[in-house]
Amino acid sequence: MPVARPETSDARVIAHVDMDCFYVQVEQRKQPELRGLPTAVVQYNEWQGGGLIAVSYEARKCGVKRVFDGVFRSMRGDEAKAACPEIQLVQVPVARGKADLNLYRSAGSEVVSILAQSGKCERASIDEVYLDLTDAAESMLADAPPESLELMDEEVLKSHILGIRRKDGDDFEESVRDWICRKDADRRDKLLSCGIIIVAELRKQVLKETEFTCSAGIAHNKMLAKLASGMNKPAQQTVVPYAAVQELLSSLPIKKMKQLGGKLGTSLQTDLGVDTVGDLLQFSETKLQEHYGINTGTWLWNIARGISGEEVQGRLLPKSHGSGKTFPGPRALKSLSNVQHWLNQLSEELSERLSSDLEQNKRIASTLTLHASAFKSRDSDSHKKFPSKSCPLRYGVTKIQEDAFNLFQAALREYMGPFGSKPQGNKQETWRITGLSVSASKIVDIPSGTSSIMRYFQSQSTSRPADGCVQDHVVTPSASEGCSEQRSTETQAVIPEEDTGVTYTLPNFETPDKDIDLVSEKDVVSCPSSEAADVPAQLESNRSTQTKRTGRKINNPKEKNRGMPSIVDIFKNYNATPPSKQETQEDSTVSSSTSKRANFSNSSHSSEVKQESEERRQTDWGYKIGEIDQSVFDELPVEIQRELRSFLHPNKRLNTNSKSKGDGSTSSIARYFPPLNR
DNA sequence: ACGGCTTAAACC
DNA sequence: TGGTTTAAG
Repeated sequence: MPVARPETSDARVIAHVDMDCFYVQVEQRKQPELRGLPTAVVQYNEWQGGGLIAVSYEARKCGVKRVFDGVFRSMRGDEAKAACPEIQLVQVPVARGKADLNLYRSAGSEVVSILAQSGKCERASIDEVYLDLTDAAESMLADAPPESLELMDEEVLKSHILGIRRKDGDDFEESVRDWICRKDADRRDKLLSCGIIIVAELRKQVLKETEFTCSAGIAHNKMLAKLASGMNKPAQQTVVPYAAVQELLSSLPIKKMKQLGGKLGTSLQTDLGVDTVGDLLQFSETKLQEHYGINTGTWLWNIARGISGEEVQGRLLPKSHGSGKTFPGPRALKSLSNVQHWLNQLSEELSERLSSDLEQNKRIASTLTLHASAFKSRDSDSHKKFPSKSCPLRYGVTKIQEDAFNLFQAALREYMGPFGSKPQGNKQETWRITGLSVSASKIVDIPSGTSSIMRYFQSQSTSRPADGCVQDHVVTPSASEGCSEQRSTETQAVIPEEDTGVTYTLPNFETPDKDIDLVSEKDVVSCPSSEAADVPAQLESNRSTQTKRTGRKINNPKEKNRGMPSIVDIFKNYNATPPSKQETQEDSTVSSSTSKRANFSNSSHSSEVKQESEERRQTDWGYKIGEIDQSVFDELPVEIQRELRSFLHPNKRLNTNSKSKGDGSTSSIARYFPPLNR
């Protein structure tokens, strides 16, 4: 799984910043009276006080923990109360019947936008960030080296430096100061010293602007920085000088290393008798490769020596969005309509997050994926995997809901096998759904200056289904009556939280004729607004009962799974085009890319910095208009067709003028762009 | 048949 | 590719 990468050139300065019990801090900021009290965040309070997902350090002192007996089990709220009667339990917000993490996501974004200022920044998780501070450290070393410092910040002096030994009589901060100011230090150590100062400053800034404390690790690579950030928590920072690496790793339990906390780490223990990272040193690179393959073998050999060339990726935004829920034990879903109800909820949340992403970050997702977990109750092979399915993503809540449900049904048929749709004589369905999730991936930036394109997608996500557009073809009338799928978001769910034994008088998918109904009469031929692929058609392509499609988009029935080309594909290509060295681009392209920069920098409400976009090359799309399938263009509103054309052929831009060059962000076309929301 | 819910990434 | 698997917070 891990991949070995050669150690990069010179000594880098890498920091890993980790928020302290983040969810708790977010809740304490919202409710300041909770500050300083033992606090935990729980979700699903109804059963045994809910499961703990974050625990404050005060509560940890009372013995409230996430892990229990070394086994992977979290404490329940009730157990936490027992261990620490004073503990304050805060519930995770709930929306649409599921946990809603948006509060924590946006709090995480606040932190990222602060940390991204000083160097290359990678959002590693909702509450963790890697920073490459090499440039900043080198600058500091050149301009204002630590040895010249008169005053040293308190936060700097509280740093932990691995491997320094304090002389007798000295206090700790004194030895830290000495180490940082050491004149005869290694260049690597001097760079780390600069890193210490920079990170201390950043952490102070984070605290000031967000009220959140964090811990940090500073080292020469990501692996060591990550290791260090966890060594002194909360609200402290730890440095790993080069000279301290060996000793640190020699006694470190192998499972503490990132990537080795799972099966690979267990295999190292049981198969090779390796308990500490130091134990790994005895194995030759080839020996490790024999056991774990070329890549993993080399990777293991390297990390045993503290070598890791993994770079900090300049990525401030998530690469995918997902919304999921589990239905454990008796709550497993038994009916199609109940599944549809939950898919509708999940799709709603996903769509909402996609809209925010579009608005705040000008990004479009292009793939929708459905995951589910299931078991079969009566059948013997009850542990077959429920397959995942994906399709091109169409913007708009109801479209996502439809597509998700269709993906589910396709997967279900595969899961159940050929007899799935007609259980002989058995009225009871044999499947149970224990988990559902929908996710959106392959997210690409919208190219600069295409404000009308953005508005197009925005309108797609808000437009209601038109009359001529068959939206509800999937469920038979009686089914939609009985199930609680909501087309109007305000309608409250009819389906109870738990799938109690209540039987719905719904035609199930096992009913043969209805089943055919489910898939035959759909299709988007009459839906002009959808420029993305006819997803359901693709999914049905392996059905024997498949009926003829009439949409002109399906040109070649033979090519069964060839997705429709869509505008997102073009964006994808644009985003993937490698930088070109040529500087021969036309002025209009240059102007468009500068306009992009202006565009993003003044989108004040966006907390994320578009770092990647800044670095994107100023070249064209590497796409000729003739290479784009004509149908892509035909699907689009004519205004967008024109705008795209002007992108692909900047020279032939009809309305190129000084004005659009100057204010940049809106193309001339966008100005008389009509409302798309019919 | 799981702590729930998310994200990332490698592999085939 | 898409789909599966592993890992982590």
